[in-house]
Amino acid sequence: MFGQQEGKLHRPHGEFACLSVGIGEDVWVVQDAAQLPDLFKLVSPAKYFLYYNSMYDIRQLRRFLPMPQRPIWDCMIVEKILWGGYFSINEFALNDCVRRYLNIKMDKEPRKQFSVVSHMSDEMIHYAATDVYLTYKVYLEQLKEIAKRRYDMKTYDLIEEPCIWATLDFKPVKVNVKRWHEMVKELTIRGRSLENDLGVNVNSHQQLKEFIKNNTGVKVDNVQEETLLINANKIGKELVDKILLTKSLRKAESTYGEKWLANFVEDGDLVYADFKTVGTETGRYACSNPNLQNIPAHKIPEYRQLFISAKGRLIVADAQAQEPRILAHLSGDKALKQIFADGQDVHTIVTRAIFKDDTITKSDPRRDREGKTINLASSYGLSAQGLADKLNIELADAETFLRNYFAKFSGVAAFRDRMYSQANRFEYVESISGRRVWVNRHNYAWQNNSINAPIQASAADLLKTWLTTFHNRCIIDKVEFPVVLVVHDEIVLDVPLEQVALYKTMLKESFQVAAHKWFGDMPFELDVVHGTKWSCKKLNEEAD
DNA sequence: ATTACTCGCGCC
DNA sequence: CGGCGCGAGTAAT
Repeated sequence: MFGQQEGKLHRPHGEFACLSVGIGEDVWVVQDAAQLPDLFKLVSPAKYFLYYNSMYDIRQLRRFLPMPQRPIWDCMIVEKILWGGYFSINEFALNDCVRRYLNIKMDKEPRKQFSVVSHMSDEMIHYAATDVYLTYKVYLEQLKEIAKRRYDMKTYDLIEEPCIWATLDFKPVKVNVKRWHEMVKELTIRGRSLENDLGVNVNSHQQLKEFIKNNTGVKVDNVQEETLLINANKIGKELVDKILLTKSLRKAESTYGEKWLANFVEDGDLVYADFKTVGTETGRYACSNPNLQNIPAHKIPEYRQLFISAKGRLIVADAQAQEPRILAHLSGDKALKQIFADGQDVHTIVTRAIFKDDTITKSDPRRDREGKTINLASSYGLSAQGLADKLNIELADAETFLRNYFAKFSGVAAFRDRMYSQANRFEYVESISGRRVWVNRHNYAWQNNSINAPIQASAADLLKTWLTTFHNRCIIDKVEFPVVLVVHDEIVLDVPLEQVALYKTMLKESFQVAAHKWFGDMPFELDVVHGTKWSCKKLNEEAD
C-alpha cells in the first residue's frame, strides 16, 4: 500500500500499490487492483496460501475482494511457534528469517518509500517480488525444521490458524468520549497542581531521587512505588502518598489523556486496536495502537467504565483462578487438584498451608496478601528472595512459607524439578498443546521461565481454543462474532440486549469445550456478567 | 535533531 | 518471582 501511516498498519487505509504473488518459484507483481478478483480465482485451488504476517495482507485485500476463510500457512506465526523464546519477539520479521535460514541480508530500505510515493519504481517492484520469493524459501526451510523435529504442528493447526481468522473478525470497542475528556481534564488539573505543590518533576526518576534526598536525607535506589512504600517511615508517610498520587495522575494524563483520544478514536467513537495473535514467546496475545490489555482496572477504575457498549450490552467473561488450575493439572499434585475438585477457594487453602493454620477463613487478610501472592509466585517461578521482596518480609520467613507450601503440595516441587531438568536437557519446555517455548539457560531467570512458560503457554492455549470454538459456533449458527476484547483470561463481547442470554450460553459452552479438550476432568469455572460498561465490579449491579 | 536506552507502571 | 506496550527523561550519536 502507498501512503500508510506508522502505527496504523492494522487499519485499512492508503492506496493500492501492488500485490506480489508467487506460484512456486514464479513471481508476479500485480499493480492493478482490478485484476485481483481474477487472480484469486486462478490461485484458489492451491493447498495453502503462504503469507508472511497474513493478518496485514488479508485486512488490506478485504478492501478489494472477499477473503473467505481458507487454509493458510503464515510463515511468521509458524516461525513464532517454532522458535518462541529462542529469539526475542521483535526478531520475527521476514528479514530476520531470511538472515537465519538463508544467510541473506535483505535490503529493507525500499519499503520506506511506499509511505511517501504513489507509483512503483523498478527498485520497489524488485523489492516486492523478492519479498514473496523469499517467503516461499522460508517456508521450505520451515518444512525441513518441522520434519527434523518430527513436530506434529498441532499448535498451529488446532490453535493458531483458527485464531488468525477469529482475530480478523474482532469488532471495534466503543468509548465514552465526552466523559473521557472531562475525566482527563479533572485528573490533569489535579496532577499538575499537586506537582506544583511538591516542586519536583515526578516523571523524572533522577530529579525525584535528588528531591527526596535533599528534603528528607533518605537515599533510595529507585523511585518505584514499592520502594517508596517500604521506605515510607523514613521519608514520611504523607510525602510518599502525595508523590505516588501525583505520579499516578501524571500517568493518567500522559498515557490515557487527550493524545490517546486523538490517536485512536475513530468515527462512531470506536477504537480499533491491533491484536497480535502471537504477541509473546509463550503464545499469549499482545495488543497495541492502543494497548487495550493494560487499561487501568484497579488503580483508576474509572477508565474501564469509559469502555461502553455500541450494540446494547457488554458481556464480560473471565476464567477463575486459571493458572493455579493449570498448575494442578500439569503437576498432577493431589492436594492442589483436590482443592478444585471440591470447588474450594485456592487462595484460602494455600494460606492455611503456609501458615499451618486450618482455621483461616476466606475473609482473613492473610488470604489476599500471602495466599494470593504465593499462588502467583507458584506460576511465576517461586524463589524465596522474590517472595520476600514482594511481601516485604525477611528471607527466612519467605523460606518458611515455601517449605510449608511444598510440604503440602509436594507434587508442585516435583513438577518444578521436572521442568528444570527438561529445560536443562532439551533447552525447551512445552505447553499442554505441545507449544514449544525455548529456555535460555544463560538467562538468570531460566529456572523461573521453565516453570512459568508451560503454565502461561497452556493458559494461552486454553484462551485461544475457547475463542476459536466460540468463533466456529458463531459461524455454524450464522450469528455475528461479537468479540471486542481479549485479555489473557478474559473475553468481552458487545451484543444486542435481546441476545445477551444466547451469547452468554454460547460463550460458557465454548469455554467448557476448550477446557475439557486440553485439561480433561480438571474443573474450570467461568465468571460471566453483563452491563453497559467494561467494569468488573460494577457490572453485577446492572445485571438484567 | 534524531535515536537508543532506562526507568517506571498499567494489565493478566 | 513470569509475560507484555508505552511514555517521559536522559544519554549517545
